[in-house]
Amino acid sequence: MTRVRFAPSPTGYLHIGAARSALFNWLYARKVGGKFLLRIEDTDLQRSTDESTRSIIEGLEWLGLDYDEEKVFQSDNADKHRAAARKLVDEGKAYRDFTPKEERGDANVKQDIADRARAHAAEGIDHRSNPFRDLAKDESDRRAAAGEPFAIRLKVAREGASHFADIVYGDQDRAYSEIEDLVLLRSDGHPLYNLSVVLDDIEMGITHVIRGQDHLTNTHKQILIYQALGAAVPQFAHLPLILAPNKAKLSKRKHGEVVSLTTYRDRGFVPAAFRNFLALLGWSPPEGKEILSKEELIEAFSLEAIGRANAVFNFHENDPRHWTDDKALWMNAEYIRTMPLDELLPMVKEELRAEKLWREEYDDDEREWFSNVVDLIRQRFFTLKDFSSQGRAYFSEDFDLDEAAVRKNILKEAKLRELLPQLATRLDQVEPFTAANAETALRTFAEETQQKAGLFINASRTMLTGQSVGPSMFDVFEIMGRERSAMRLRSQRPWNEFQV
RNA sequence: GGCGCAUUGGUGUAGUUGGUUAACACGCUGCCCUCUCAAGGCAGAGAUCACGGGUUCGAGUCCCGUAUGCGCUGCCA
Repeated sequence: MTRVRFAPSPTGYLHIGAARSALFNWLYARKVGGKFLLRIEDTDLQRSTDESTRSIIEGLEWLGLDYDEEKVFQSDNADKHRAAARKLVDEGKAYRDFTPKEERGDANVKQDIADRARAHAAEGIDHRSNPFRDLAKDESDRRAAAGEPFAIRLKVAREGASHFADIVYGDQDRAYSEIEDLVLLRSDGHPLYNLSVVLDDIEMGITHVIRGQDHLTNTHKQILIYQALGAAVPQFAHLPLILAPNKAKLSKRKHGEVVSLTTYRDRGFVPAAFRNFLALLGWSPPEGKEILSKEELIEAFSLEAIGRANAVFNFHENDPRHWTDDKALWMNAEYIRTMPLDELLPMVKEELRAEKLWREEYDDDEREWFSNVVDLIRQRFFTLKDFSSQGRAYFSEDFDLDEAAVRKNILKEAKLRELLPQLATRLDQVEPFTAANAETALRTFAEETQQKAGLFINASRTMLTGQSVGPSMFDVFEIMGRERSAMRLRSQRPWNEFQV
């Protein structure tokens, strides 16, 4: 039985890269009929928060990624991890290191490491040398018993090499000489990441580890731990990273909310659309068809079809029209205008509710009307937010008139101030009030007044919706209804609100 | 510094075991449609497949080197 897991650390929001890892794990599990498990890696107690755990779970739920079995909190297993480390010492596969802990500033760790390595190389120091590696067991036991603090390090073989075949990246080899004796347990008794993941993965019976490529080289160390523990080594599949437009690592600090999954929910993404978009980052469907439902994704998915080059997540944070990847936006628009209306309606309802535009009638007497409006206006919307912003005039009298639209379509022609109310009067007499009849009335009126129909059409659009763009005007008349249409045509707002 | 991984148009990707004009999607430009904007249809611009060497009758596809980027190198995860 295939068992995979998603193992995020709850230190902030759910990153889209992590979300994609979760997606791929989930797709693989569903594809092969295995289990998709969730483990919260909260060993870093200072940085882990319950709020973050909640947002991760919400994020998975939003994407439609259901997990099997009970979720595991890594911190619950700390005792087992400690015990395992001690056992390795007893077996001589690990040793106590009594070297005092070296404090590291969190700021430029990477730089420190590189500097240290350079210095060691210059001085000809073998970075693997450790005076405690070969300390006699009884001496080590004695010092430990005396209360001297120590860390536990894995004893890495001096000769040989580690090898594994990554499903995505292929054969991976690493000489043991490149691997330091890694710390398993901190001197304060805290188990470290590499030990914890391995132990938990063993306990959870994980058969395939699917995770970010940033763990590719760490995998050799983890395999060493599996071997020391005498456990079976799972299969590994590493995923290419998702990078920022400048090809730098996508980070919370530098890139802000675009990398947070919740942003997409809050800014009106349809879950299926974002899931679809995410699936296309690093993976491509064999048939070339890119719009794929959940079921189609599962059907088409395979680890072998995952690429090896990092993907760039293209966004322009200061451009409201392109605040996130263009393709993601397009995908969302595509879903909004083509998905079954029944599935879209509840999402629009939520959006209107949040913006206090929802009326219970839409679920009752005006259900059909509501459904028609949504179907009419969804054609040119990009996000669910558009229903309450650009679509506001359909649901409320309290909507803004776009100044540019008013100037272009109304104020430019002074005579409209007289003509629009006359047009309203014509519409009062249309029966039944359908798009076709409204059109006839408007065109007749245009002929009689010797104006172009377009003048009235565009002016009407702005009067009724506040905007210069939108659906076919006669459909708008019909959906707005006679009363509202006539009333808005008689409105003096353009002249009251803007200087002519 | 060491080690590892990657490198196909602006972005995401296809390119079977090397073999005609490098394919698709997003974006972009133009045209059609038209009451606007989208959508849709049509047409198009944009890649000497990072660069340099090889191997070969022939390389985006194989080999070597260089560059660039990313990752790891921590008593972080």
